[in-house]
Amino acid sequence: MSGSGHLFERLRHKLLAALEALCKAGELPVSDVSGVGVDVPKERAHGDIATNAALVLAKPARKPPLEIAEMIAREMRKDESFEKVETAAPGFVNFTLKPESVVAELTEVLREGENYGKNTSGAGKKVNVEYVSANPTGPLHIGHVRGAVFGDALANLLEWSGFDVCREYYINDAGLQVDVLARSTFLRYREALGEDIGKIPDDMYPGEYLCAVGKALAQEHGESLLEKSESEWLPAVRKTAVALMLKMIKEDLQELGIVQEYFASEREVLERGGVERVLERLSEKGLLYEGVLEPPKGKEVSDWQPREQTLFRSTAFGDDTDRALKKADGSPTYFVNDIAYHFDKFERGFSEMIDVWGADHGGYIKRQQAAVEAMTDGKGCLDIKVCQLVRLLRDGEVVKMSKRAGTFVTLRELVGEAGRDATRFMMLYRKNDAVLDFDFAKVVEQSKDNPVFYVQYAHARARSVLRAADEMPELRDKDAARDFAGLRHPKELDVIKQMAVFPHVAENAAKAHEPHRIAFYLYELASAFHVLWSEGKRDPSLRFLNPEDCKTTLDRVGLIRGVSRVLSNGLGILGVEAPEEMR
RNA sequence: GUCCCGGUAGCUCAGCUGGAUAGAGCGACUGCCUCCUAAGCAGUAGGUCAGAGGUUCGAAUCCUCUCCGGGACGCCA
Repeated sequence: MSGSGHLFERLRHKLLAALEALCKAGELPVSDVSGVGVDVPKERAHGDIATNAALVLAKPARKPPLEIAEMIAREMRKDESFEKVETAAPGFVNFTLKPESVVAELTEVLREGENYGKNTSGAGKKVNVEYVSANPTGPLHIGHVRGAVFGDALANLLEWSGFDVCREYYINDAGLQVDVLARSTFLRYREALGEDIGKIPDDMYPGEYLCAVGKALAQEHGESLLEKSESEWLPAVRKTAVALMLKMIKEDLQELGIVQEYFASEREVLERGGVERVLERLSEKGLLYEGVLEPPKGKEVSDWQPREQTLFRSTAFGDDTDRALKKADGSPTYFVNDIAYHFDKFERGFSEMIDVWGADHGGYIKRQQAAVEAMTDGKGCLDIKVCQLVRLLRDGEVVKMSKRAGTFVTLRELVGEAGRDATRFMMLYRKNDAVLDFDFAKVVEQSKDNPVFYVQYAHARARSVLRAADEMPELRDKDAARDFAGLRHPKELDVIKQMAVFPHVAENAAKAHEPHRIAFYLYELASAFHVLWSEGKRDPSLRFLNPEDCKTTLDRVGLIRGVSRVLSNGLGILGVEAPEEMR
C-alpha cells in the first residue's frame, strides 16, 4: 500500500474513490458519504478491515445493501493490496490484506518512528485545555489528581492530532477563600514572630504548610505588618500567600510530570474590566433582566429571601433556570467572573475550549456552555469533561478521607506510594465519567493483573531482545532496507496489524476527547506481543533471534523495533515511562 | 422537586459517535519453562447488556417512561 495517511485512512480514500467511480458510471447514486466508515471487525473471520458503506448508502440509493456491497467489492478487487474482498450479509464488505501489505505498515512504523500514529486532523487549530485550576489555598490532594492526569493526557492527545494546544490553569485568586488564606497566613506570620497563636480558629485554614509562608512574611516585613490594620496588610499578605501556594501546586504537579504554560489570574481578568464587558455584551443582546429567582429546591436554605437582581437568560441556551450575575447589593457573582474568564480565552484566540472539571461541578455545565454560546454568538465551543470521583482502596477497603480530620491523601503521598507511572496509567484506565477505584495494592503489583505493569513489561521485553540482537556479531552491518518477507506467521502478522490500528485509535480518541482509549489499546498491543513471545517458547522456529538465519532474524528485529516504538509512542501520550527493563 | 453520571459474566470494566455470533482481566477448573524476562502464554466454564415500550433493514449504543446506585442544586467559591 502506498499513499499518504495511515492504513485506515488510505483504505477509506480508496473506498471513496471506488464509490465515486460507481457514481460516475451511473451504477450507484452517491450523495452523502459522511457515514461511511472503516473499522476492525469484531470477528477475525471477517477479515482485517470492514466497511459499512453499503449499509449506509442503501437507503438513499434505493438499492439492496448486498447488491451495493457486491458493486463495491468488485471495484475494490482491482486494488492489489488485498488478498480477499468479500461481502457478507446484511451488507458488509470485508477486506483481508495480503501479507506484503501488512508488513508494509511495519516499514511505515519504522520510517515514521516517534511520529508514527500522529495525524493532522487538528490542522494547527488552537485549542485551550484548562485543568486542575484548584484554589490556591493548599497542596493538591487526591481529588485533583484524576483531572490533572486526564487534562494532561488529553492535551498530549490533541497535540498528537495536530492541534496547537495551550495547557492552562485558572487561578481563583479573587474570591473570599484567598482572603481566608491571607488571614490564616497572617496568623502564621505572628507565630513566626514568636507569638503563641493557640488553636487555629474554625474559619481559618489549619494546614501547617502555611508556617513556611508565615516565616517568609516575617523575613520580608519584619514586625512592620503588626501595626497595620487588616485592610492595609491583607492585599500584600494575600499576594505573597497565593504566589507561594501556586509555587507549591506547580511543584506538586511536577511530581506527576505536568507542566502547564498559561496561568490565568481571575484577579487580572477582573482588573481588565472583564465583568463590565460581559454585562455590556449580554445586555446588548437583550439577555439581561432584573428579576427574582425561585428558592433552591431539595436543600433547605434557611436565609432564603426572594430578591430582585440582575439575571442572565441562560434558559434561552438550554439551561434549566436563569442565573444571577449580580448579587442583591450589585456586586458580581462568581458566575459572571467565570463568564469573563471564558470570554477572555475566546479573545485570546481560542474558539475551541475544553474544561476539565470535578464531578461536584457537574451542575454548572449548562450555564457555562450557555454563557459561552451567548458571548461568542456561537463561534466559541466549550466542551466540559467531568472526571468522576476516585475511591481510594487499601487492601480492598475504602480509605475514608476527611479534610477536617486531616486524613485526606495528598498528591505527594499518592505519587510517593504508587509512583508516577502507575498513578497516571490507572487514572486513565477508565473513562472519565465513570467512578474509579484506585487500589494501592494492585497498582504497585508486578504481575499481569496490573495493566500498567503488563504494558511496560511488554516494552521492556522488546527492548531486552533488541539489546541481545545488538550483541549478535552475525547481524552486524546487515541492517539494510528490508521487505520483511520473513514475517509470514499469522501471530507475527497479528502484531503488525495491531500496530497498524494505532493511528486510527489515536485519531478517534482525540476526536472524542477520550484518552482512556489509548490505555486500552496499549493493553491489547502488549497482549498481542506477549502472545507472540510465548509462541516462540512453544515453537522454537518462531524465536526472534536465530544466529543460523540472519535474514529472518533481522526481519523479526524490525518487528520488535516496531512494537517497542508504538508502545513507547502510546505511553508517551499518557505521560507514562516506557522502561528499558523492569526493576 | 429538577439536573448530571453510572447500571454489560460471580467481581472490576471495555465496547471506537446504530452494524455481523456482546469482549477483556480477575476469581474457578485444566495445561505450558533443558529455550530471547513463566513478571508470561494457552484452554474450559460463565450474559434476557437493570426493566418496559418506541425509532429501522439492524439497538448494549438513539428516544420515552420506570427501578437501583452515585453526584449536584444558592446572592458560597
